[in-house]
Amino acid sequence: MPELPEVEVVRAGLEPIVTGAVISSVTVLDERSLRRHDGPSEDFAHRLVGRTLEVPERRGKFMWLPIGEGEALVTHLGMSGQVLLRPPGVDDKLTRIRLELQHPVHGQVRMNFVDQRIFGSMAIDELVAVTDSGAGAGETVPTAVAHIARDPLDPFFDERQFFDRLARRNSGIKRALLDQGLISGIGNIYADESLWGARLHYEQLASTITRPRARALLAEVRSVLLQALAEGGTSFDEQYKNVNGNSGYFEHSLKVYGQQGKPCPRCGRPVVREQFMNRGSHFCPRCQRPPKPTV
DNA sequence: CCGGACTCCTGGTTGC
DNA sequence: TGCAACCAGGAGTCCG
Repeated sequence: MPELPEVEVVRAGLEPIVTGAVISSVTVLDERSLRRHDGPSEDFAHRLVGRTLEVPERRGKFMWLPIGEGEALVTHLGMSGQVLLRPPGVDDKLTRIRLELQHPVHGQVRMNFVDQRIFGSMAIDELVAVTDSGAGAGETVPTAVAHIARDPLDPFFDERQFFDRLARRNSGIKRALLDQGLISGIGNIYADESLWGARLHYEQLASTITRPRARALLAEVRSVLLQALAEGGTSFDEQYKNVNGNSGYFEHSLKVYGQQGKPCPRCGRPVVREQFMNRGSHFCPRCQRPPKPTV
């Protein structure tokens, strides 16, 4: 569910409230949310209590809060995860993990990790040095994030490498956009929105896209992500909220995602939804022509 | 290398 | 109103 804009809204919302806060207690209400933590819930809680949270960071859809000593609390929201900041004592339905924080300025704060489907997770992970060409001195990511490519809003995103890899990829462009090892942060919504913007069909072979069109696609990706970010993310049900429990507004700006049957905002043809990769793909059959079948 | 199938899950919504 | 089927913003792994 939450893609780059939603995760960034959460990260940015956490930053002023949790940075510098000390973890005073940890309650694991559902161990399944620790699936990616290497150890039992007691270990998770023990290692967090007393630690001070540093500035939250993000790459793609992964977010982490460094806790000193080369470690970080890594959070992935999966399909339905939320991180909610509440006054002490306030509960949220479907809370799986609860952290009580003590902040020097904000006082007591409760952080509820809420996740309906439990595809999301929290884990303590080690930070390792980033080794790609853009890496600045001392830049680190959790080991669980090391295989994730930089996202297109990262100032060190390597465009040339991205285009070169696209040119060599013999798979459909949507599959490529969803590959977090190639470009991170894009999920089903923003893939469909970006492809519509670039007038590309989701099955167009990545390697057949010319460099100028690939550039235009990347520009669309960035434009869509930035607009969504500015509008607080996409919320079409209760499954996405910012840290205060409020919804984003990008739902109203969606051109094709979830718009099947409605007119394409560009040409008026009804938007089509097809099954692809076990999920919906939305596109305009006139603006986004499918590739010619290879004989 | 590539694509498809399958896994992890719950609960709100839809339809009979 | 009841209840089952359906649906969902992710991602890892395995198999052919």
